[in-house]
Amino acid sequence: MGRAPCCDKQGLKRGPWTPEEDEILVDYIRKNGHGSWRSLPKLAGLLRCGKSCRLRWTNYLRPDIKRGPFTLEEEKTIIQLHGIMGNRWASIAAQLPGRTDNEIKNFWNTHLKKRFRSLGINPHTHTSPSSPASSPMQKSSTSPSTRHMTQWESARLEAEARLSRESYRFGSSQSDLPTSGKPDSDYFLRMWNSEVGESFRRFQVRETSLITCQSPYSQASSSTKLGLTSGMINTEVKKESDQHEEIDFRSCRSDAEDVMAGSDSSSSNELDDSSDLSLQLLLDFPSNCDEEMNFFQGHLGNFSLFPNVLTENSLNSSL
DNA sequence: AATTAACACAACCGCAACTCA
DNA sequence: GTGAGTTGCGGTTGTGTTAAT
Repeated sequence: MGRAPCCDKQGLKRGPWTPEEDEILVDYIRKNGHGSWRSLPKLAGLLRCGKSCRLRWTNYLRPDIKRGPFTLEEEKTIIQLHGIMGNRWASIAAQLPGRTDNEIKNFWNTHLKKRFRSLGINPHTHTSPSSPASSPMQKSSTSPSTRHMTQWESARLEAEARLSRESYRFGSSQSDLPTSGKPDSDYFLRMWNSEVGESFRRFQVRETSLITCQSPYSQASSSTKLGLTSGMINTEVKKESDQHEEIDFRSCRSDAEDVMAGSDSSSSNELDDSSDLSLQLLLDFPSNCDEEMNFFQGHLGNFSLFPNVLTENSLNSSL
């Protein structure tokens, strides 16, 4: 089949959109809907390709787009979902109303990725480069953060394998999945929007209310046990603690955090600082990981992330 | 004041998936 | 079932802005 010619091959305009072009596009879509993106530019009188129009509309002109900086809550959600789903920006964006995949991708690449690296964590795998431990020393020093991310990564791989396996088994007509039949029938997203996600949010509120009257660090750890609370905890900690408490809190931080503190001092404005702390809290995880992961199994209802049928062997065979 | 570097984000490209005749 | 056409997605690049020298 012949690939649709690029804009430049048709002598169409490229580069930044002018306010006039924006107005034409918005007016046209308001009156007629976008219909076929390919025919839209001609019908609207724009010298752009349909692809460019679609991108401009979905990433910038759409009326429901939320502008402004990401909130700590959104940031936390992005980190958590990225840990689960990887670079599935569209799926992540679907969980953040008003945010576009492009915006989230840019935010990840310019802010969060950098912060991961400064913490010595691989932003792709959410794991420390030193894991898996190859020596007793390394093994004993495996950080809670690493264990946390390893757990999440395992969970992600298992669910992906399961999704593939079940997609194969049921084809595209399974009643179990959303009727759209689109790849959005992602188990993780279903989980995120299910009782489990709800439980996450409930625990988050409760734990955050506790943290304001107890030791910040110990509370943060118990809170992040559920993989949550970074932004809210941080906000509360910031509010409640004076300079002295802040230092005490930081003295408990890991070596990786020290690297972060040292290497990123140039950008240590209030927001960045608090966000770094948020990230660390989010990544932190207590040593009894099995318990945390059991949390899932107890809250999944008729959806199980770790079905009994999915043993390590079946996982391997399904991949 | 001029230049350079770093940053943020809009826009483009190419591929894969999807739809439909 | 097949292939042309269309759409959506993720990676990458380009451009404007701000900060540093």
